[in-house]
Amino acid sequence: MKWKELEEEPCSMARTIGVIGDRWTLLILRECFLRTRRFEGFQSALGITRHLLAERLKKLVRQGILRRIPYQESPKRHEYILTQKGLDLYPIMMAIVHWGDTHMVDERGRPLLHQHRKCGKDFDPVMVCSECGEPLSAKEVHTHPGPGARSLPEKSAPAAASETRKTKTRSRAA
Amino acid sequence: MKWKELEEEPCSMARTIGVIGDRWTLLILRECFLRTRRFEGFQSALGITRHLLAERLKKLVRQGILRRIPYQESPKRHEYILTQKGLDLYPIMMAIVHWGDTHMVDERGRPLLHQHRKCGKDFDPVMVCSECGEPLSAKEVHTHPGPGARSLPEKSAPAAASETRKTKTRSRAA
DNA sequence: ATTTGACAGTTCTATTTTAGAACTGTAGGT
DNA sequence: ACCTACAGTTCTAAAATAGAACTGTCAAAT
Repeated sequence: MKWKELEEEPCSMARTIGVIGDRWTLLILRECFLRTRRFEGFQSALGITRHLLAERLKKLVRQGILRRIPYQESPKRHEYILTQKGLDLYPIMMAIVHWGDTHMVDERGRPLLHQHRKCGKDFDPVMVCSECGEPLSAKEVHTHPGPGARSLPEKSAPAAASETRKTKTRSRAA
Repeated sequence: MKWKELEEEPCSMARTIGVIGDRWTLLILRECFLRTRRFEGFQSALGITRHLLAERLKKLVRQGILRRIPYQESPKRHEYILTQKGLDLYPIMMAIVHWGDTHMVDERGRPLLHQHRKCGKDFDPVMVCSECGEPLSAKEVHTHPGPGARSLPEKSAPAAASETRKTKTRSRAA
């Protein structure tokens, strides 16, 4: 499976990964959410090679996640700002940060805190069900094919470890 | 910046990306959440090369995201199941899937639907504030240094495109 | 008794990506 | 005239990934 094929898979996750699923892209987006907008800003904050940075920015622009807008003429200079599509990545970023805060911090604690302007408090992001508002966990979710499915078998979210099963887990195209 | 350095950055996002921030790892985890547990299952579902699959599974086990447990003796066989740390990745997975559902589906609609067992309905995941319960958006969040920070400057989440600023966005170590 | 197939890897080479550094080109300041 | 800021582009070397074949155990089939 190549990068291009990923974006054509009948799976929203595969498609999304095809767009943002590499190390640098995610870090570039982190910078975007931290208000970095310019080439040099990204480069010096991340230590990414200029070559890759240029390529990733182009890709993000192509994907409609960033917009490249001029901020001065002669020499022409642009900044990269998040589109709505890009801003919609926020829950992904927050989910990633929150997992890291929970499982990857050292003794010193969290590097960053997040304050919710509306209520004024430092918070954690919580993922809830759009229908009933209850927090979600993997075990309470049942996955089933939607209209865009391509012969995907019905499966449930995993439970805790069970003993030996003879189940054959083999199905979707290679 | 190499993979190893990533995990030592004073940023929960960088650390998390160091663990799960590559194409295949994320797809392997998708399979885990879809109940795949065995080597052949992952391999045939994803089309990943066996070499990489073996390596990624080892890494996930080392990181405590999967546990490798025997399901038969002679020949010794193991399955890979999500630990609690792994199950906690669920919000990340859901956030990724939801963004894809919103921005990457074709005419046919979503490949997969998610049903919440508690309320019985197909739902979307929504990220809310742990303190006030309101849905979160990037603009309403203010980021500031926590105890584990290392000279990270204070920054806010980005607003919509503004006009030319002379701001220098240059700060964190390269 | 020998062959075949399931399973879970490992090993090899070829290709693709990424790292690292230097170079291009406009323009402002000194 | 020279230096710096900025936003890239162009190289070569190193690392990661793809693709295919190989190893080894055991059960079932012939």
